Amino acid sequence: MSDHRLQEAIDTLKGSGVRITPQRHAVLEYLLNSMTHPTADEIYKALESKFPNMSVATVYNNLRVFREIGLVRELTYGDSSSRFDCNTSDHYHAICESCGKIVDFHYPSLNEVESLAEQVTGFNVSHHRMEVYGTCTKCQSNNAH
Amino acid sequence: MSDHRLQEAIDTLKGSGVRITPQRHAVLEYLLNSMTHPTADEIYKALESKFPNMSVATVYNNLRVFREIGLVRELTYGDSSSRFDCNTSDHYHAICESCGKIVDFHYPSLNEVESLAEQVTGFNVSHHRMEVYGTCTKCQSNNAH
DNA sequence: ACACTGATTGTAAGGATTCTAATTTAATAA
DNA sequence: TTATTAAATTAGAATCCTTACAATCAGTGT
Repeated sequence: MSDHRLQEAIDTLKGSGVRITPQRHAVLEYLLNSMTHPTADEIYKALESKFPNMSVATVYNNLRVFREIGLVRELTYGDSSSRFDCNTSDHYHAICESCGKIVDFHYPSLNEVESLAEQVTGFNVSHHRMEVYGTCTKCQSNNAH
Repeated sequence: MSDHRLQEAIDTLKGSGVRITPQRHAVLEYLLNSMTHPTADEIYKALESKFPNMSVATVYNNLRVFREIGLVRELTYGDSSSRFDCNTSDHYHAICESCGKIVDFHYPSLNEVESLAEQVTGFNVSHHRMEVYGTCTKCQSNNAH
Protein backbone atom coordinates (compact mmCIF):
# COMPACT_ATOMS: atom_id res chain seq x y z
CA MET A 1 0.00 0.00 0.00
CA SER A 2 1.99 2.96 1.33
CA ASP A 3 4.99 2.44 -0.90
CA HIS A 4 5.77 6.09 -0.61
CA ARG A 5 6.11 6.12 3.16
CA LEU A 6 8.13 2.93 3.01
CA GLN A 7 10.54 4.37 0.46
CA GLU A 8 10.84 7.53 2.50
CA ALA A 9 11.67 5.54 5.61
CA ILE A 10 14.23 3.47 3.75
CA ASP A 11 15.89 6.62 2.47
CA THR A 12 16.03 7.98 6.00
CA LEU A 13 17.69 4.80 7.18
CA LYS A 14 20.19 4.77 4.35
CA GLY A 15 20.96 8.41 5.05
CA SER A 16 21.92 7.38 8.57
CA GLY A 17 24.20 4.66 7.32
CA VAL A 18 21.87 1.83 8.24
CA ARG A 19 21.87 -1.21 6.01
CA ILE A 20 18.62 -2.42 4.55
CA THR A 21 18.54 -6.14 5.23
CA PRO A 22 15.58 -8.32 4.28
CA GLN A 23 14.57 -8.73 7.91
CA ARG A 24 14.86 -5.04 8.60
CA HIS A 25 12.85 -4.27 5.50
CA ALA A 26 10.15 -6.70 6.56
CA VAL A 27 9.85 -5.30 10.09
CA LEU A 28 9.65 -1.79 8.73
CA GLU A 29 7.08 -2.72 6.09
CA TYR A 30 4.97 -4.56 8.62
CA LEU A 31 4.98 -1.59 10.98
CA LEU A 32 4.05 0.84 8.23
CA ASN A 33 1.15 -1.26 7.04
CA SER A 34 -0.02 -2.05 10.54
CA MET A 35 -2.68 0.08 12.09
CA THR A 36 -2.63 -1.74 15.42
CA HIS A 37 0.54 -0.57 17.19
CA PRO A 38 1.94 -4.10 17.43
CA THR A 39 4.18 -5.51 20.12
CA ALA A 40 7.62 -6.91 19.30
CA ASP A 41 6.24 -10.41 19.68
CA GLU A 42 3.34 -9.74 17.33
CA ILE A 43 5.79 -8.55 14.69
CA TYR A 44 7.97 -11.59 15.29
CA LYS A 45 5.04 -13.99 14.91
CA ALA A 46 3.71 -12.19 11.85
CA LEU A 47 7.02 -12.54 10.03
CA GLU A 48 7.71 -16.08 11.19
CA SER A 49 6.42 -17.70 8.03
CA LYS A 50 8.44 -15.41 5.78
CA PHE A 51 11.63 -15.64 7.87
CA PRO A 52 11.59 -18.96 9.72
CA ASN A 53 15.08 -18.39 11.06
CA MET A 54 14.64 -14.85 12.27
CA SER A 55 15.45 -14.25 15.92
CA VAL A 56 13.36 -12.19 18.34
CA ALA A 57 16.54 -10.28 19.03
CA THR A 58 16.50 -9.07 15.44
CA VAL A 59 13.04 -7.62 15.89
CA TYR A 60 14.11 -5.83 19.05
CA ASN A 61 17.35 -4.65 17.49
CA ASN A 62 15.56 -3.19 14.52
CA LEU A 63 12.87 -1.57 16.61
CA ARG A 64 15.61 0.10 18.62
CA VAL A 65 17.28 1.36 15.47
CA PHE A 66 14.00 2.72 14.16
CA ARG A 67 13.27 4.37 17.46
CA GLU A 68 16.69 5.98 17.72
CA ILE A 69 16.36 7.39 14.23
CA GLY A 70 12.88 8.63 15.03
CA LEU A 71 10.93 6.45 12.63
CA VAL A 72 8.82 4.82 15.34
CA ARG A 73 7.66 5.67 18.82
CA GLU A 74 7.61 3.21 21.66
CA LEU A 75 4.37 3.21 23.62
CA THR A 76 4.32 1.87 27.16
CA TYR A 77 0.87 1.30 28.54
CA GLY A 78 -0.18 -0.60 31.56
CA ASP A 79 0.21 -4.00 29.96
CA SER A 80 3.44 -5.91 30.08
CA SER A 81 4.91 -5.25 26.65
CA SER A 82 5.76 -2.18 24.65
CA ARG A 83 3.90 -1.26 21.51
CA PHE A 84 5.38 0.41 18.48
CA ASP A 85 3.81 3.15 16.44
CA CYS A 86 5.30 4.36 13.19
CA ASN A 87 2.72 7.06 12.66
CA THR A 88 4.89 10.01 13.53
CA SER A 89 2.30 12.61 12.69
CA ASP A 90 0.85 14.30 15.74
CA HIS A 91 -1.95 12.22 17.12
CA TYR A 92 -3.20 10.80 20.38
CA HIS A 93 -4.51 7.40 21.46
CA ALA A 94 -7.78 6.21 22.93
CA ILE A 95 -7.33 2.91 24.77
CA CYS A 96 -10.12 0.50 25.63
CA GLU A 97 -9.79 -0.68 29.21
CA SER A 98 -11.88 -3.72 28.43
CA CYS A 99 -10.26 -5.21 25.33
CA GLY A 100 -7.04 -3.21 24.96
CA LYS A 101 -7.92 -1.81 21.55
CA ILE A 102 -6.06 1.37 20.59
CA VAL A 103 -7.65 3.98 18.35
CA ASP A 104 -5.86 7.05 17.01
CA PHE A 105 -7.43 10.45 17.09
CA HIS A 106 -6.29 13.92 16.20
CA TYR A 107 -6.39 16.99 18.37
CA PRO A 108 -4.63 20.31 18.10
CA SER A 109 -1.31 19.88 19.83
CA LEU A 110 -1.30 20.92 23.46
CA ASN A 111 1.34 23.63 23.20
CA GLU A 112 -0.24 25.61 25.99
CA VAL A 113 0.28 22.76 28.40
CA GLU A 114 3.91 22.46 27.43
CA SER A 115 4.64 26.13 27.98
CA LEU A 116 2.75 26.22 31.27
CA ALA A 117 4.65 23.17 32.45
CA GLU A 118 7.91 24.90 31.56
CA GLN A 119 6.96 27.91 33.66
CA VAL A 120 5.79 25.93 36.65
CA THR A 121 8.46 23.24 36.75
CA GLY A 122 11.44 25.00 35.18
CA PHE A 123 11.80 22.07 32.79
CA ASN A 124 12.94 22.51 29.24
CA VAL A 125 10.07 20.57 27.65
CA SER A 126 10.69 18.65 24.45
CA HIS A 127 7.43 16.77 23.96
CA HIS A 128 4.43 15.29 25.70
CA ARG A 129 2.19 12.28 25.59
CA MET A 130 -1.46 11.90 26.29
CA GLU A 131 -4.01 9.13 26.15
CA VAL A 132 -7.66 8.85 26.99
CA TYR A 133 -8.95 5.63 28.54
CA GLY A 134 -12.46 4.24 28.36
CA THR A 135 -14.65 1.67 26.64
CA CYS A 136 -14.70 1.17 22.88
CA THR A 137 -17.95 0.93 20.93
CA LYS A 138 -17.82 -2.85 20.62
CA CYS A 139 -17.25 -3.40 24.34
CA GLN A 140 -20.01 -0.91 25.13
CA SER A 141 -22.54 -2.98 23.21
CA ASN A 142 -21.16 -6.22 24.63
CA ASN A 143 -21.59 -4.92 28.16
CA ALA A 144 -25.17 -3.90 27.39
CA HIS A 145 -25.87 -7.58 26.45
CA MET B 1 2.32 14.00 58.73
CA SER B 2 -0.83 13.57 56.70
CA ASP B 3 -2.66 11.57 59.32
CA HIS B 4 -5.92 12.69 57.90
CA ARG B 5 -5.36 11.29 54.43
CA LEU B 6 -4.02 8.10 55.94
CA GLN B 7 -7.08 7.64 58.14
CA GLU B 8 -9.32 8.40 55.21
CA ALA B 9 -7.58 5.79 53.10
CA ILE B 10 -7.81 3.23 55.88
CA ASP B 11 -11.52 3.88 56.22
CA THR B 12 -11.94 3.41 52.50
CA LEU B 13 -10.13 0.08 52.70
CA LYS B 14 -12.15 -1.10 55.69
CA GLY B 15 -15.31 -0.08 53.91
CA SER B 16 -14.34 -2.44 51.11
CA GLY B 17 -13.75 -5.29 53.54
CA VAL B 18 -9.97 -5.10 53.32
CA ARG B 19 -8.03 -6.01 56.44
CA ILE B 20 -5.49 -3.57 57.80
CA THR B 21 -2.37 -5.57 58.43
CA PRO B 22 0.85 -3.98 59.68
CA GLN B 23 2.53 -4.49 56.30
CA ARG B 24 -0.42 -3.06 54.42
CA HIS B 25 -0.53 -0.11 56.75
CA ALA B 26 3.17 0.52 56.25
CA VAL B 27 2.98 0.38 52.45
CA LEU B 28 0.04 2.75 52.46
CA GLU B 29 1.70 5.16 54.85
CA TYR B 30 4.91 5.14 52.88
CA LEU B 31 3.04 5.91 49.66
CA LEU B 32 1.09 8.73 51.23
CA ASN B 33 4.18 10.38 52.66
CA SER B 34 6.21 9.82 49.53
CA MET B 35 6.43 12.56 46.97
CA THR B 36 8.54 10.55 44.54
CA HIS B 37 6.14 8.05 42.93
CA PRO B 38 8.15 5.06 44.11
CA THR B 39 8.51 1.70 42.41
CA ALA B 40 7.46 -1.51 44.13
CA ASP B 41 11.08 -2.31 44.79
CA GLU B 42 11.76 1.08 46.33
CA ILE B 43 8.85 0.56 48.72
CA TYR B 44 10.11 -2.92 49.52
CA LYS B 45 13.61 -1.68 50.29
CA ALA B 46 12.34 1.26 52.32
CA LEU B 47 10.31 -1.00 54.61
CA GLU B 48 12.95 -3.69 54.85
CA SER B 49 14.32 -2.48 58.16
CA LYS B 50 10.90 -2.25 59.75
CA PHE B 51 9.66 -5.59 58.32
CA PRO B 52 12.69 -7.79 57.75
CA ASN B 53 10.51 -10.72 56.80
CA MET B 54 8.23 -8.95 54.37
CA SER B 55 8.03 -10.45 50.91
CA VAL B 56 8.10 -8.50 47.66
CA ALA B 57 4.90 -10.30 46.81
CA THR B 58 3.24 -8.53 49.71
CA VAL B 59 4.17 -5.16 48.29
CA TYR B 60 2.79 -6.11 44.90
CA ASN B 61 -0.35 -7.61 46.40
CA ASN B 62 -1.07 -4.51 48.39
CA LEU B 63 -0.37 -2.18 45.51
CA ARG B 64 -2.85 -4.16 43.43
CA VAL B 65 -5.46 -3.88 46.17
CA PHE B 66 -4.91 -0.15 46.45
CA ARG B 67 -5.10 0.27 42.71
CA GLU B 68 -8.30 -1.74 42.38
CA ILE B 69 -9.93 0.31 45.08
CA GLY B 70 -8.74 3.50 43.46
CA LEU B 71 -6.38 4.70 46.18
CA VAL B 72 -3.32 4.73 43.94
CA ARG B 73 -2.60 5.04 40.27
CA GLU B 74 -0.04 2.94 38.46
CA LEU B 75 2.23 4.92 36.18
CA THR B 76 4.03 3.16 33.36
CA TYR B 77 6.77 5.17 31.77
CA GLY B 78 9.41 4.03 29.41
CA ASP B 79 11.58 2.48 32.09
CA SER B 80 11.24 -1.09 33.17
CA SER B 81 9.22 -0.79 36.36
CA SER B 82 5.88 0.73 37.28
CA ARG B 83 5.61 3.66 39.62
CA PHE B 84 2.81 4.26 42.07
CA ASP B 85 1.15 7.56 42.81
CA CYS B 86 -1.34 8.01 45.59
CA ASN B 87 -1.99 11.65 44.88
CA THR B 88 -5.45 11.25 43.41
CA SER B 89 -6.04 14.95 42.97
CA ASP B 90 -5.91 16.04 39.36
CA HIS B 91 -2.36 16.73 38.37
CA TYR B 92 0.10 15.93 35.64
CA HIS B 93 3.74 14.88 35.54
CA ALA B 94 6.85 16.39 34.05
CA ILE B 95 9.55 13.77 33.52
CA CYS B 96 13.24 14.50 33.07
CA GLU B 97 14.63 12.44 30.21
CA SER B 98 18.11 12.82 31.58
CA CYS B 99 17.80 11.81 35.25
CA GLY B 100 14.28 10.37 35.47
CA LYS B 101 13.04 12.89 38.00
CA ILE B 102 9.27 13.34 38.12
CA VAL B 103 7.70 16.66 39.06
CA ASP B 104 3.98 17.21 39.56
CA PHE B 105 2.23 20.19 38.09
CA HIS B 106 -1.35 21.34 37.97
CA TYR B 107 -3.31 22.29 34.90
CA PRO B 108 -7.03 22.69 34.33
CA SER B 109 -8.29 19.24 33.45
CA LEU B 110 -8.47 18.54 29.74
CA ASN B 111 -12.20 17.90 29.56
CA GLU B 112 -12.37 19.23 26.03
CA VAL B 113 -9.98 16.56 24.85
CA GLU B 114 -12.03 13.85 26.50
CA SER B 115 -15.28 14.95 24.90
CA LEU B 116 -13.68 15.39 21.49
CA ALA B 117 -12.16 11.93 21.76
CA GLU B 118 -15.58 10.51 22.59
CA GLN B 119 -17.07 12.08 19.50
CA VAL B 120 -14.30 11.00 17.17
CA THR B 121 -13.70 7.49 18.44
CA GLY B 122 -17.09 6.51 19.85
CA PHE B 123 -15.36 5.58 23.10
CA ASN B 124 -16.99 6.08 26.46
CA VAL B 125 -14.06 7.92 28.05
CA SER B 126 -13.44 7.53 31.78
CA HIS B 127 -10.16 9.37 32.24
CA HIS B 128 -6.93 10.40 30.59
CA ARG B 129 -3.26 10.71 31.32
CA MET B 130 -0.71 13.17 30.14
CA GLU B 131 2.96 13.82 30.76
CA VAL B 132 5.45 16.29 29.42
CA TYR B 133 9.05 15.18 28.84
CA GLY B 134 12.13 17.33 28.89
CA THR B 135 15.12 18.34 30.98
CA CYS B 136 14.87 19.40 34.60
CA THR B 137 16.57 22.49 35.95
CA LYS B 138 19.43 20.57 37.51
CA CYS B 139 20.24 18.62 34.36
CA GLN B 140 20.00 21.80 32.32
CA SER B 141 22.76 23.43 34.35
CA ASN B 142 24.79 20.23 34.38
CA ASN B 143 24.66 20.06 30.59
CA ALA B 144 25.78 23.67 30.35
CA HIS B 145 28.93 22.69 32.32
C1' DA C 1 40.06 -12.72 -3.10
C1' DC C 2 40.52 -10.32 1.28
C1' DA C 3 39.49 -7.65 5.14
C1' DC C 4 36.20 -4.81 7.60
C1' DT C 5 32.06 -3.45 9.52
C1' DG C 6 27.59 -4.15 10.67
C1' DA C 7 23.54 -7.46 11.04
C1' DT C 8 21.70 -11.68 12.40
C1' DT C 9 21.20 -15.73 15.14
C1' DG C 10 20.60 -18.68 19.22
C1' DT C 11 20.96 -18.83 23.62
C1' DA C 12 21.88 -17.24 28.09
C1' DA C 13 21.03 -13.83 31.46
C1' DG C 14 18.52 -10.17 33.62
C1' DG C 15 14.76 -7.80 35.84
C1' DA C 16 9.97 -7.13 37.02
C1' DT C 17 5.93 -9.25 38.16
C1' DT C 18 2.84 -13.09 39.19
C1' DC C 19 1.80 -17.67 40.91
C1' DT C 20 1.59 -21.40 44.33
C1' DA C 21 1.30 -23.81 48.50
C1' DA C 22 2.02 -23.61 53.26
C1' DT C 23 1.69 -20.84 57.20
C1' DT C 24 0.13 -17.03 59.89
C1' DT C 25 -3.05 -13.54 61.31
C1' DA C 26 -6.87 -9.89 61.61
C1' DA C 27 -11.56 -9.38 62.31
C1' DT C 28 -15.73 -11.32 64.09
C1' DA C 29 -18.81 -13.47 66.97
C1' DA C 30 -19.71 -16.76 70.71
C1' DT D 1 -11.18 -14.23 76.02
C1' DT D 2 -11.19 -17.65 72.83
C1' DA D 3 -12.42 -19.98 68.66
C1' DT D 4 -13.29 -19.58 63.98
C1' DT D 5 -12.44 -18.56 59.36
C1' DA D 6 -11.42 -16.23 55.42
C1' DA D 7 -7.90 -13.32 54.08
C1' DA D 8 -3.02 -12.00 54.07
C1' DT D 9 1.74 -13.12 54.23
C1' DT D 10 5.74 -15.63 53.05
C1' DA D 11 9.42 -17.88 50.25
C1' DG D 12 10.55 -19.45 46.32
C1' DA D 13 9.51 -21.03 41.85
C1' DA D 14 7.79 -19.71 37.47
C1' DT D 15 6.75 -16.57 33.76
C1' DC D 16 7.11 -12.99 30.69
C1' DC D 17 9.56 -9.32 28.28
C1' DT D 18 13.80 -7.56 27.00
C1' DT D 19 18.77 -7.27 26.59
C1' DA D 20 23.53 -9.15 26.37
C1' DC D 21 26.74 -12.02 24.35
C1' DA D 22 29.61 -14.64 21.22
C1' DA D 23 29.70 -16.76 16.93
C1' DT D 24 28.43 -16.60 12.32
C1' DC D 25 27.03 -14.36 8.15
C1' DA D 26 26.56 -10.71 4.47
C1' DG D 27 27.66 -6.80 1.97
C1' DT D 28 31.06 -3.21 0.61
C1' DG D 29 35.23 -1.50 -0.75
C1' DT D 30 40.30 -2.37 -1.73
